[in-house]
Amino acid sequence: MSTSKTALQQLLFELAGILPADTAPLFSMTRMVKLEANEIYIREGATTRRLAFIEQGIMRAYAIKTNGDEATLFLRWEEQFIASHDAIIHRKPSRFIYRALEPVTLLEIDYDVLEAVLKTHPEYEPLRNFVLMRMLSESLQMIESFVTLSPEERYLNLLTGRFDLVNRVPDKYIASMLGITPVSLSRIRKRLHTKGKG
Amino acid sequence: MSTSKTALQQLLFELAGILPADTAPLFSMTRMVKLEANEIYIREGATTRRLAFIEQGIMRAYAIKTNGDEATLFLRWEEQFIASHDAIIHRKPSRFIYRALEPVTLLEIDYDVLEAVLKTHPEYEPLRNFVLMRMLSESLQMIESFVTLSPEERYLNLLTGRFDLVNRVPDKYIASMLGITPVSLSRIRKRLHTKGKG
DNA sequence: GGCTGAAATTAACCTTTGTTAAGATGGGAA
DNA sequence: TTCCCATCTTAACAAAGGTTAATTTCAGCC
Repeated sequence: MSTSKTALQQLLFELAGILPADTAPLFSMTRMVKLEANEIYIREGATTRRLAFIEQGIMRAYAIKTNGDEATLFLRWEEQFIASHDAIIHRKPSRFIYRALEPVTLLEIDYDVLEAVLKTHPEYEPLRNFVLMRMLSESLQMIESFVTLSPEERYLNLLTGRFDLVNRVPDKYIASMLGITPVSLSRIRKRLHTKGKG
Repeated sequence: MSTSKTALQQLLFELAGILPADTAPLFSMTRMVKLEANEIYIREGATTRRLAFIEQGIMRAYAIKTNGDEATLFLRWEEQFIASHDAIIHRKPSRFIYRALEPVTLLEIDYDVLEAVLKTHPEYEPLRNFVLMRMLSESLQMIESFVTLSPEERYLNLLTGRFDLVNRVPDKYIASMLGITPVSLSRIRKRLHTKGKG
């Protein structure tokens, strides 16, 4: 059995007291997806409503700016969820692109199928709430960091909180997630370096 | 009957086909709250889990930075929801302060009570999903604006999309929500003014 | 080992923002 | 009306970020 299933089954047990044996109706509708490094999972304009649990690897969600540059909205990695939120929440074509940064393994479910399952199995409902709340919490934390911290502080924040992530992801994606350019991030790193030594 | 109740009953009907007559179990647990301008709704450190629908007025959620300054996370107004998210999602004391910018009328429910109601009346569950998704959507949109737009563009965005709001809220709160200082916002306004005339 | 291309760094220059402090503005209270 | 106080504006300077382009680094590949 996949690691993801075990992790999610444990979550279901903790949230709703559902035993692994009783999760078949849900997991029979899921599907393992493997992506190569750099492969696109959801492309701009896609209307598919996908929700996925990341078993292995890092996913990147980004938008194309009016000038053509990419802007990374967020990165998600092992044990986190990723969802085509434009399509799921507003039923509109995705303005964002979801792409694997490394070889990625996902446990995927179609959101429409999930809704159908939840209709007949409302006991899984706590899982949906959990996912939504976790995404909301992470989003609010990002907003908080944008209004309370300088770019340099945001980078330090990442370094202390998610050192592993910073090491696995090219700086240019980290930079755009922090709302700055790669050049500026490079200067910040230099500044911190000399500060640390002086 | 309050405007909020009517609005929420209509929402429940649209989302779940629930008739206004069948909403008593939910609305009997709600309570109207009136706040004066500048009055605090939820203070820093509070553990109360509150969810409220704004009938009238504007609420501001803000954090106190390490240097003592305030940083506005977001503003919410008529027909929107506000929630003590630290307490609700993580059961921890609120790092944020929720305060009325104008005289405010809220329709409030304790989140623990709501959970109890949802246990016995799962037919209201779509309402919780709706609220969570709407908050998530708004949050992601803010993150998007931080990574794709400059402060000037973010301000223009607000002006075109929420002109009424910008007019009702002191500039300093708008500025901090945009991640900049009031001085900088003033300069942006000046710049736009001369651009518009030139 | 040497080549290649993407990523990161550095440099130079310009624009924007932060900071601090001094005016200007304007609404509400006495 | 006048005073008061918070808000907004302006100014001057320092610090930081954006842009462009050249250079360096380095992992992957021949």
